Amino acid sequence: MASWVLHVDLDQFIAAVEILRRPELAGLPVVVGGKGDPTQRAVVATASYEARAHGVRSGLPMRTAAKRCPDAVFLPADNPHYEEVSAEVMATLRGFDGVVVEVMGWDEAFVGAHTDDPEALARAIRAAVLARTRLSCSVGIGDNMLRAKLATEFAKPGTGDGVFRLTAENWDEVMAHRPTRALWGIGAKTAGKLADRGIHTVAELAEADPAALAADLGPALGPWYVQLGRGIGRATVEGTPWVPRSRSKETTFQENLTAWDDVRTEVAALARRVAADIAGDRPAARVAVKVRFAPFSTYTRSATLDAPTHDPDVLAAEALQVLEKFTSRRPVRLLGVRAEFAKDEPGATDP
DNA sequence: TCTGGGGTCCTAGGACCC
DNA sequence: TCTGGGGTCCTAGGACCC
Repeated sequence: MASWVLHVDLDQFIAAVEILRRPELAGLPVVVGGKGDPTQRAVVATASYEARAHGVRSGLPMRTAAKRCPDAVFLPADNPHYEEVSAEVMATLRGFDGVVVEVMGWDEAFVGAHTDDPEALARAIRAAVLARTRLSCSVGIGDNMLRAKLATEFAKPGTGDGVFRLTAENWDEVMAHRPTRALWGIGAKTAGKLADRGIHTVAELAEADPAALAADLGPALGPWYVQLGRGIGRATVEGTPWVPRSRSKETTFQENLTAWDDVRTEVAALARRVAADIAGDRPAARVAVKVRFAPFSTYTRSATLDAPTHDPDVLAAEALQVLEKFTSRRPVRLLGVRAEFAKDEPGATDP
């Protein structure tokens, strides 16, 4: 039997979950984000398809969303609930015999499977997820994770019919003429840099010289972009649990902080929240503090601890020490504290 | 379009050491 | 005197993703 990668992506996940709780919202423009107050500093987490028709997308400021779609229903984000529903979806995927599931976020996962009929498996997954959670999803089928992920776009409502297959066989036909930005891993900045070098389409990227791009865009990234253009990517879905590298907490203040004493108080509080978060996890080896001054310039300062620790008092004190590296006293829009875990040293196992 | 929160990985420069 | 070359760690920033 052949080896396949399926990419499962819930349709308008957060909006769909909210509509399940409030069926009267079905068919209405629904916008979820922040505390659900479009006058506050926050951005859209998810918009229903009806709201998207008015130009409301994830990442858009809530205030702008309200201007574009004044009739939308604005709801607060309820992350704990989304996590619960997501866990239900992932459990459904793991319920399929012999598959490996790699979770990519609340609303998407890769499924590795051996089958001679990946479309049948995709349809079975859609049916099982719908039956258990009443949520609809789209499934991309690929011969590796990159192609499966990209295939999902062509399976989505409005574009496709729920399942789409993208492999080496139809890669050129489907992707060659598209802009490099369509690839998973190429954002606006990189697409711009590639365009500066005369590379606009996926086909042009596939034919680019890896060594030349290495010199221009970085020794690892340059050649990797060429691989993306060729549709090449990891083919094995990893089922092993993810080991986090860091944990962080950050807050954008509705009113900028102008008193440095308040900044210190908030940083210490954030550090304690991070400490609570990692309490049952590994100790923090580094602490980083992020400051966004008004209007929007963002800086990070960090330090390696003398010894890894869980201690909230130590973490708060270290975060305040790192905060001292900032000398500007301009008004502060956002503060963040991140704890980084020690890198696992390969081969550093006990004898 | 005045721009959240939580992450990951790569890059590059300087320090430091042999 | 004006000066190597490699390796690793630390740090800051950039880019991307969900």
